[in-house]
Amino acid sequence: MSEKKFVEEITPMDEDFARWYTDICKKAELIEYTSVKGCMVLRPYGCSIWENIQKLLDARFKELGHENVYMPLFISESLLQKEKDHVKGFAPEVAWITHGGGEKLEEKLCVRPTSETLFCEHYANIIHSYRDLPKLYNQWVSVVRWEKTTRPFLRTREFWWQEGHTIHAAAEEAMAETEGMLDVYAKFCENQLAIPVIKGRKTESDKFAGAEATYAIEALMHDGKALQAGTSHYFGDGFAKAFEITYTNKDNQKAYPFQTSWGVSTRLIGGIIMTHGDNRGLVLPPAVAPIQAVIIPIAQHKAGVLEKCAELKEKLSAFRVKLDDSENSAGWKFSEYEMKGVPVRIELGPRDIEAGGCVMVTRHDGNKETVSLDDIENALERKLNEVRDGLYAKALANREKRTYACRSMDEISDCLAKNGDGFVKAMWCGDEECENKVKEQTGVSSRCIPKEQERIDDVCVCCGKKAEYMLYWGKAY
RNA sequence: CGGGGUGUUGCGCAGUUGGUAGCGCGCUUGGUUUGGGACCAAGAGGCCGCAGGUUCGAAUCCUGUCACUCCGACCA
Repeated sequence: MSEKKFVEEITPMDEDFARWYTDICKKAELIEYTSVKGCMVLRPYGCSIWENIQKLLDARFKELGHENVYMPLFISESLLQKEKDHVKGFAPEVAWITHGGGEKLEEKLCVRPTSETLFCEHYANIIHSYRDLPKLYNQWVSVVRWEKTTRPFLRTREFWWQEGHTIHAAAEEAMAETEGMLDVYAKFCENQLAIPVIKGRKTESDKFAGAEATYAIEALMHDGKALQAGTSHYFGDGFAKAFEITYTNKDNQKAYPFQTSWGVSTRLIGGIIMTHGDNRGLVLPPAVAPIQAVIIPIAQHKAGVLEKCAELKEKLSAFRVKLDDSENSAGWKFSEYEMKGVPVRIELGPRDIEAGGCVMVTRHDGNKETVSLDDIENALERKLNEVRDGLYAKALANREKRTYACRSMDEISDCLAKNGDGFVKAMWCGDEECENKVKEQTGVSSRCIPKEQERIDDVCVCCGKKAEYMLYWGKAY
């Protein structure tokens, strides 16, 4: 009984992981392609996952004092160019508007690839006194980056995200914001999405264009490749100086404020797919699943079955529950909702009604349990928690199995060749040249300098000089 | 951006030496079914990715172009 038998449309993941991934995106009705490269339609099921992510994060941001705003879609060329590192980083992948209403524009406009410049322009206008600080802003929008290679969710030319932009009087306060928001992301990934992440700082060569420091959370996918799941940047007062954002401090002196920005995107959905999915399809963490439990009537035309199912649905109104009373066979429905990753399936037929119970099946492990209808709410709550914990444990086990500590370049290459892709923990001297050499010779690039450091060795894995940091390395999406 | 592969009905595909398009699934209608993708019957659905060209005639040959996909390079 191979799994393939159940869902013939999905390529098995060990046969071709990339194809498995796109199969899931299409078959689970998350997205559809359009006639413009790299631009996808987020279909209702995929959109609903994103909305659930938004709801949870937005509430958390607001608890922490952030306010939402909307910045424009366009940035004038001169504004984009004000901070030189920033423009250097983004110019190559920017889409330009050259015409409007059939006439050539005097100054071309870029479609925002990120909105630091827009926030800076605005902050310069509204911040005058230390009393105006801090400003804790966020926006939920889409941005455009003209990528050459595109993949649904992981790298699209237009993608949806949130970008938080904050501005503070004190450097320490801005740094605390940067680290605090990274923590918000990490907890969200682990607790709600059941994706274990590594928190760390990016190396100099890998940090955000214009940032003083970039922090990121890195997750390991089922195939052993790393996915950057969220970032948080500390800008110091660099942007403030470039954009002339100044205020008068308590001592009646002109001062430059300190800034941060942080974001997560629809890429998180790609992370969910590649962390939890299996050969039967998608597996969704309950916190963001559009349907947390699906009720499937058995022999639904027999007297009383549909009525009992509707009653059950009513009883479970605290959860996102769907009753599928379509004419498809029960077996078809089982496969359909497995493919769509619904965490819990509830079967209810004449036999169950007679016994006063129903059958609950958890998607991630296929476990079946007969549950009394009297206690159904608690049972579902318990099951959903089980799914979250089970998913997290499975993902963590995969990451641990695929994390290797290495002391030499040869050991890295051998280890990856023998065990497959994964995270490599290795020491580094801090020199960019060594970072590049490791990538050239072993194929893994630096992912981050983890907050929790370990001493694998005393010397750099590349040059043999004194080691400064332990780095996580990996092949990245 | 370089190299390989693919575009034919909603999906998966076939289509020979150029002669005007077919199969399976799905869809619609009616009936029987329903504890792991049910069955019977009758239907509907296609400018063959797009634009040129060759030809009496092009899904098929030629040129260009767009999209998807894989491998690199680039990149949050």
